[in-house]
Amino acid sequence: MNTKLGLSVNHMSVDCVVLGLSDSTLYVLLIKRSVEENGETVYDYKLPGGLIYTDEDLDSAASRVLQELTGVRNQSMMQFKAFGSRDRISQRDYKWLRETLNEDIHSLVTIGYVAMGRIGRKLNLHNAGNEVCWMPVNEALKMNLAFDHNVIVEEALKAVRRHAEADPAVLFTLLPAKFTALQLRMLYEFVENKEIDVRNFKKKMMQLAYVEPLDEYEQGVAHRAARYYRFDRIKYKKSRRGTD
Amino acid sequence: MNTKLGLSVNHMSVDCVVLGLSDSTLYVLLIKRSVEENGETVYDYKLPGGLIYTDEDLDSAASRVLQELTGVRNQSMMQFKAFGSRDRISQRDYKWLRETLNEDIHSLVTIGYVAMGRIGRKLNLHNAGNEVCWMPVNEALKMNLAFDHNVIVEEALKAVRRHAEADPAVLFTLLPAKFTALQLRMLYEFVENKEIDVRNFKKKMMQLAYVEPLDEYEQGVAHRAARYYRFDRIKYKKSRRGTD
DNA sequence: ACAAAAGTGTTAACGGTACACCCATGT
DNA sequence: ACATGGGTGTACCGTTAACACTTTTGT
Repeated sequence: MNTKLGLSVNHMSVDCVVLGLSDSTLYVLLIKRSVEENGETVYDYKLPGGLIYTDEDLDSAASRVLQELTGVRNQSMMQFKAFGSRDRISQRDYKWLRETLNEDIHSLVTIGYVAMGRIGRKLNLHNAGNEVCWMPVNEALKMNLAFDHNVIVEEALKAVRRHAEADPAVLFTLLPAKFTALQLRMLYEFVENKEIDVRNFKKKMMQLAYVEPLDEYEQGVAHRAARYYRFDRIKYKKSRRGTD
Repeated sequence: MNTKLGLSVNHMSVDCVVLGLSDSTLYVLLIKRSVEENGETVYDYKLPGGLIYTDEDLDSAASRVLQELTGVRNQSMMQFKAFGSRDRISQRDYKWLRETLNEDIHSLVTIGYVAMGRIGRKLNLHNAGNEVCWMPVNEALKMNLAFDHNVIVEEALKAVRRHAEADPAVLFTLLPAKFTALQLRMLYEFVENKEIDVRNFKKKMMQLAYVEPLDEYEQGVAHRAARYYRFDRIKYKKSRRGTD
């Protein structure tokens, strides 16, 4: 065990990648950040994240931070990766940390958490002068997000893909309680990153006992109304005894 | 962003789960730890791990720690999960930390790394009074390892299983350069956690261009000699263009 | 000769994929 | 009537799973 004392103290944070689906595009929850630079105020975006307290569970820290920043409560989240490259903090980020925390941070390791949300839910859209917003994931990845948050979002998507293959239940947490076959298919297309044939998809979906067709249909749409389905969590769990 | 200053400083460590295969059982690299308790010296085992320096890459820290403790160099490792439950440190662990580091540690978040090794390689079997040894994973999991290292080993195994499904190359790093069909099958049986039919396995293996039969056979065995195969990394990479 | 493990093919079931037309509804 | 998206079945193919006997070698 190395004993260079004092060298091993780090600041740690959690960052939350909250995903939501709307109109078959995937959104991520971001916070607008303002930074003074060369006398001008410029804006960019960051993931909701914050420092971890000493003696705080990682998982609790993630829920707490998300709730403080966005108002989202009781969101179940999954830890997916730690990020600790030395170059993950730019000059702009250092400056922002100093101003926000009144403290000099030398090193900041962050633990990434990912969550699936429903876009409909209420958010505290303004928090401590910061603006909380949903942004399509594709757009977000084209911008320069704060810190290494581009990398974090990309890794989060990979983690969701991996995880959804093994345990599709996570996907249903993105959907409203009643959803159409189209919505579900779009989700699967995103996860598998390819187009899925409508009929084959229907066939597979129908043999999943836990996707239950309802006797309700869309209303007021300019075409044949689509049927609604619901996710039966009980049947899902039964169908997975002995997995893992 | 929460601003309770000073609360957010944590100690951070890495722990390395190094796996090795021998005689078709899987081993894990452990360090014997001695603790004074009620006037007696008792022993238990821990994973090779150590504190991370400020400003050190997580990945570099993992390699450094492993090398310092076991002499294993240039081992490629994969980060798989962070562990930060409050109860991961027992009284015995607190005491051991104090004695080993001459420092009071209140909270210690660790980042888990997993690596596949070959059991044959040389180890510094004695390091700073600690004994380094290979222990069958099953045995290790039956003991009470230090900290939450039982959990960490279990999660490492899960990570390897997940990862090997997507990218079987990791499995070959466990095997010697020349291996028999039996050895490879045992590995797959471990990963898939079930028995695999010999003939079906052979068939599948033969259609993997990157598993190359050699014209060498076992010698001096008390039965028909098994053929050796080798893993062709070049062909493997070719076969995976466009994956991920 | 016998014990121990290696090596080797065929068949049946299943799951995945490809593919095209009619239906319901609002404008 | 027309535009828009919803809903449905069949045939082929490749993959997986089940299954048993002969060969080689050392003792």
